[in-house]
Amino acid sequence: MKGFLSFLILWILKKEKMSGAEIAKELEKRKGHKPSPGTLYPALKDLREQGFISCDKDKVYTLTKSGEKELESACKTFHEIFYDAHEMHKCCKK
Amino acid sequence: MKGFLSFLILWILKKEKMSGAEIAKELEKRKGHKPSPGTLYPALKDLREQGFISCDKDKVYTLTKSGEKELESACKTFHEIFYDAHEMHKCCKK
DNA sequence: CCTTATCTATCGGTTATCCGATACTTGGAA
DNA sequence: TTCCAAGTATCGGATAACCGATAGATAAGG
Repeated sequence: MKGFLSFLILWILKKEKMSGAEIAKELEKRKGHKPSPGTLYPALKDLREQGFISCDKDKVYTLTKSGEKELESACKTFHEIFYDAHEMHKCCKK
Repeated sequence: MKGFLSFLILWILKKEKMSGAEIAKELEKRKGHKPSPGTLYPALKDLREQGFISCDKDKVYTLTKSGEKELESACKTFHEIFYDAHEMHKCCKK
């Protein structure tokens, strides 16, 4: 997996399968701006080539079994690094 | 601020001021491997030049007032992107 | 049909990120 | 004082991550 963008895409697709445009909107909600097509589609292509997501004829992307495993692993790593993320929340609230 | 490395450094220094070597150890705990000196020290230099951290004569790095503000802002951004990080934890546990 | 708008996708180039190799500095032991 | 180890720091280069511009595909409306 490439970086946080790929991680986020897997995470979003775990919740619901969706099209590229819908993924872009979801990313906009989180990051505040839409990723450029030149960012999003290469990332989707990579994930597809690695077998983590699949794409049906209607261009709707779905998390595969392999993708779920990858996501679980990535979540674990994420949590090891940011195990105290809940404290960060407090930090930014005051 | 550059990326997640700088973010992590500020976060670590918020909890406790420490030397470069100690920061490296703390990063190792989280990420599983020590950052190379060529990664850590340029990041520290950047943060220093931006006024987010200061370095006393004993080479101990401390978060500045400005750094605290920056960290708060970064925590906010982080939480907007990963607002559902607690669900990730569940995901990686099963 | 033909046009238009939206979505999908690719390409080249730019910048960010990071590492290994190297060198300087410092403090303590011999 | 001399030597050595550990910490600090810099440099050049490799790779990852990302964007803007561009173009093809598809579907709806005139």
